[in-house]
Amino acid sequence: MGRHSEALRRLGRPVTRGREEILRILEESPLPLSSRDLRERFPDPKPDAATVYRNLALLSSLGLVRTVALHERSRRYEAAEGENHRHRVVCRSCGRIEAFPARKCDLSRVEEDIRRRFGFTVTDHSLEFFGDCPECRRKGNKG
Amino acid sequence: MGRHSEALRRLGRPVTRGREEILRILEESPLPLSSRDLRERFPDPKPDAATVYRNLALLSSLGLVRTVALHERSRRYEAAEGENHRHRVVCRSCGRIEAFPARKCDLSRVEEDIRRRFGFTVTDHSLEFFGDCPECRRKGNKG
DNA sequence: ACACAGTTGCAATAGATTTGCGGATGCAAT
DNA sequence: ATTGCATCCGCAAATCTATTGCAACTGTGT
Ligand SMILES: [Mn+2]
Ligand SMILES: [Mn+2]
Ligand SMILES: [Zn+2]
Ligand SMILES: [Zn+2]
Repeated sequence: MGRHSEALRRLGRPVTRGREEILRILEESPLPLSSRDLRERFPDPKPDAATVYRNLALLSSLGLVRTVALHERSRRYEAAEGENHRHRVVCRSCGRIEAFPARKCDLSRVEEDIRRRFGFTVTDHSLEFFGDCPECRRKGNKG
Repeated sequence: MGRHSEALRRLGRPVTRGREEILRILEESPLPLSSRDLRERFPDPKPDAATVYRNLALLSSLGLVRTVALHERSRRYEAAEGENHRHRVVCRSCGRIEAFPARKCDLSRVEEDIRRRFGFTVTDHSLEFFGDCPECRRKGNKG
């Protein structure tokens, strides 16, 4: 019924509560979420962790979800709705994350270099900035 | 006696075989290595995994080693020797990694935007490209 | 309602990283 | 070279994140 069910059906996959919720929750979140974060935001009854992982894997393979690799222990996930390409900033002290849409993100020159030098066809990229957020900086750069 | 011992001593940390070897191995590797990779390249007797992790943590905190977050299960590490800023390309099918020095990597405009919008002081960034390597592309894009 | 494929919870398992602890080692001061 | 203290190391146990096997359950088309 929602856009999500549509997408799943179109891709020939059964629509289940877990999948719809994952897509809804990720879409509402301004930040990429870990599997645990995600599960916590489920309305009760919460699905098993294994189910969350399996669904994240499925949705990723269908291109509806993207994984985000920050320098953390666990992976994060975000909705891959169309053209919401983002870059991120992470605070090295407290882990605070900000994300911002990357308009006119032009790395086509670099991608062309890559094609020539390595023969790789680039389909995607991720760009993260690391530094110190204002709060941590004020507190003496060692949160 | 090597440059490595110097760096450690200067930072007031005991010089041990494990630390020197880690720095040497990482410096000789064209690719960032996982903790396991690293340990395998140690001459015998190989240190305990815990020791490798502890030393990587220490060397990171001293700024001599950087962690690299690709979309893998484990973290990778690279030598942070001065001006060897690199970008990377990863094959989504087979995991092959290429790294290349990023000359004239000018993201200062973006970093300035970040300072204005979020107040973050950016000290570093990481940029990775994902796609398909020539071999995997030839084999039908599904390694 | 029926049949089948695909999904889920649960428990077991794997793999990466961290931690406690007692015995070794690095290093600076005798 | 010896001593003393801080730090490090190996080893085993503990944590965490993520994956897998299996039997019961659900989604979807007929
Ligand atoms: Mn971009
Ligand atoms: Mn760069
Ligand atoms: Zn912060
Ligand atoms: Zn490949």
